Amino acid sequence: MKLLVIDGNSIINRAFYAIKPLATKGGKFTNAIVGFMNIFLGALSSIEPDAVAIAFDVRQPTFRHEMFPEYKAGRKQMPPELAEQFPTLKEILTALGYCIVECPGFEADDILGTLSIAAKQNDTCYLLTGDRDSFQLISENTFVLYPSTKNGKSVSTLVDKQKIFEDYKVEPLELIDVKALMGDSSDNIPGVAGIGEKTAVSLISQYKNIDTIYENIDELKVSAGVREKLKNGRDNAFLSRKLGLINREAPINRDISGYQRKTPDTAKVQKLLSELEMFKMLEKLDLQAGTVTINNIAAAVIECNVSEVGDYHAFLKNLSAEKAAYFCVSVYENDIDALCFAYKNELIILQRGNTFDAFLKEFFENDEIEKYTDNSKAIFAYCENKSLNISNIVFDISLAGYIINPNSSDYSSATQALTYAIQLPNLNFSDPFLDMQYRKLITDSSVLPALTQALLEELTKNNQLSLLQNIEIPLAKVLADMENCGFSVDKEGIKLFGETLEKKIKDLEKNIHEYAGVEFNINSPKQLGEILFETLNLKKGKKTKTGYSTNAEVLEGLADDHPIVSEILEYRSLTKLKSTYCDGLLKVIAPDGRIHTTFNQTETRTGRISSLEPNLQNIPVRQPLGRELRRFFLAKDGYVLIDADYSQIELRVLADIADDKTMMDAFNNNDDIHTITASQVFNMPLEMVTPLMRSRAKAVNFGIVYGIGAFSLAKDIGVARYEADKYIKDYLAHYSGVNDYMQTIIEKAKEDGFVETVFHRRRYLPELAASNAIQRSFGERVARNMPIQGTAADIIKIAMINVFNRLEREIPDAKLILQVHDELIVEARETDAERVSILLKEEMENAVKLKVKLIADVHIGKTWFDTKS
DNA sequence: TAAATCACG
DNA sequence: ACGTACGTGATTTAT
Repeated sequence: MKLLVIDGNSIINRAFYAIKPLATKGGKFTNAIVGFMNIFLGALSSIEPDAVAIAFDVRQPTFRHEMFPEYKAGRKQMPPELAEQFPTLKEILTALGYCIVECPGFEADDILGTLSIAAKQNDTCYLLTGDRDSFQLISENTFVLYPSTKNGKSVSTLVDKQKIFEDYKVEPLELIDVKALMGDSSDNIPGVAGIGEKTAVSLISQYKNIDTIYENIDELKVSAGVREKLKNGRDNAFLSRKLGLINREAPINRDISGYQRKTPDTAKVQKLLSELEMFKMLEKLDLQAGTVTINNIAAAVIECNVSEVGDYHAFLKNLSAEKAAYFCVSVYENDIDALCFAYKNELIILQRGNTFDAFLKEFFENDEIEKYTDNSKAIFAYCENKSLNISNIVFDISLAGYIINPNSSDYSSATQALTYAIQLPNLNFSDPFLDMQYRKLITDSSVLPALTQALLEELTKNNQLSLLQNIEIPLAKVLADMENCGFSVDKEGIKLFGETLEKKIKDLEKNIHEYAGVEFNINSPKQLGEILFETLNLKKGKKTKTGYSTNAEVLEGLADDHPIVSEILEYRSLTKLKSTYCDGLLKVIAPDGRIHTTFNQTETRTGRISSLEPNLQNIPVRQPLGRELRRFFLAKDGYVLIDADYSQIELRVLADIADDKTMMDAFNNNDDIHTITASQVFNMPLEMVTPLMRSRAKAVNFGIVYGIGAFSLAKDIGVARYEADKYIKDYLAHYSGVNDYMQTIIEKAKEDGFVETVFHRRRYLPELAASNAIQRSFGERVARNMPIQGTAADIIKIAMINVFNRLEREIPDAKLILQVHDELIVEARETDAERVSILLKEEMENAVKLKVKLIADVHIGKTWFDTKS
């Protein structure tokens, strides 16, 4: 039999330090597990063992305590980021059916030693370990598989007796005596003082062991110095040999056949690995999903053709009787291709045919059927396009998953099914209808009912059902419509602007190269850093991982030192405008002359939406030149843009959440919050507040929302750190409600493990339990910020839904086209502009009832630029 | 694919 | 003694 014995501690250690920190979005570290599994799987495929034992030290990995950062003699304490990965790894290995071997009082290498002896003559024993000490165990039928990294890939070398002799000129067992002489500082083995590897190897290759050496100490052919050292180190030598000898008598099962692999618990492996977001590993393991295969779900395909009209009517009747339908859609180019119902343990696929659209209309518009589905935004988009009045979508898998934990990255049915240990179907290609294009559809639909149930349970438990059904699902419809509408742009204008930029960029490029004396790529921070800090010898600022930092902040500090610097800054800002905005936007203008962004509803940790391809939420506005771009975002002929933005929504939310009387009064009196803050912090009457004081107070207000530190505030507003610190202290002294909030929210977050918004949107904060102080303080800032940013996000979502619904009823020609976190843009007929303004303001200000009033400022303009001045 | 940079709220 | 404000997405160069 072939036996593979693994030194679990050694391999996981190697993996941990070889792979840069990897963690799930929830903050669980996985790098050691990933690395271990890769090395392990590599060994399995090269050795193909009949039995596998994975040995671990029983010495419990100890967690470093804040108060006692001391370390155990000789061996560094294990960092908690590694320690926390042990239990999960063992669970995974056990679930995979492999034997974990642990033995109190013995270390993993003792188990390797014992099992290497247990291997009989006909057996072969492979030891997978990164510990060179194990070479002493090598024999005719024992080999060491020694992993190392080559070009970032892990490769293992098989070390045998021959190799040991080539490298050390001694027998494997004699390595112990070599080490007894030379010692090993990493293992706290003293050895003989003054004897190094060379001398030790030559002595042992001649005399075989230290017994012979010391028996014949006076006759040895060695220099007087070495003889003297040997004599002095006699006790240490024998002690070292004892220490270096790997025990081979651990009381464990020595019957190799007892280590054969057991039947794996695939469901458990799937659950564990998917919780760790190790999807690639899951694929690699190619787990045969157990019992549920598509073959025992009675699947049927109904092609919607004229001749079968009767069929779909009958089917609809069944759905109506159930009052519920579980279905997924396959979307191709904004059109629904097919749909698949999970109906009474059957999967029923409807393909496009003559009466497909008619079926969809009847199905979607049937308000008696509760619709449980996924990807509702796409369904809403389809209905919008076909002018269908869809009703009663009550569940969306992705949105539900996002609400349950916004720290994830993948809300697909398949991934979530793994999380909830719901069996995925084992698709069989021999089935004629299991086309590639339906694989996902079938998989998603088959887990839909069970997954819905699991998610609903969780949502109900967390009091989050309303967030899903009253905010996210209705919002999906709004977003679908906004994406569909798009934003009209002046293509020629952007082109022209880009050409102007291009000319200026060329000029700047020439100047910069002249100043530098060489042509180089200004866009390369590496080359630029060399020019600035080596060729031109400018003061070096911060460093980055890879070299000098050349960001705007550093460059601004150097602007007075060399004329090249301001040219570079301008070059940077112009190339940004040219490539990201001019070129970038031109690429995505649709044939209808409009830009249709995609809103991602399940991306941010706080509940905000994000915008991509293109991102319309970061169109320049702060710099005058960049702001010009907004002239090219305009309303179509006869229409205008109505832009409304919340005034200080995050601070108002903070005032409400923190129940801070002073701040609420300021808002309710319509005072300028930054001026008020300045007068509070600087302790002077309102009319004495200077613009500088106001701007500093404004920075403090912002900082507070982000979970501020004195250092960063000082850097931001350019004052000494102690001064910034005083501002913060004075701020919190005056806004005592805010002060209390900042304290209590963290206590609560530590207790609950999460923070939440007013509308029960959660964010879990594993960082708060991190041993690393940097990570932990990050967690604390997030705990302070998320309820504020998230509640503001919830509020504007509610406003969007209400604005959308009212516009649809009252001014159907006016369309909501963009959201930028605290700002909504509507495109409406010029003649409707005033009514839209009033409607927008009303719905935004009354979206929710807080203890402070909400204010939205509205501007009307032909272009986006015009609404901003 | 990661890192650096910079655009926005 | 650490490293330094929350949340995003696009582009570029370098590995």
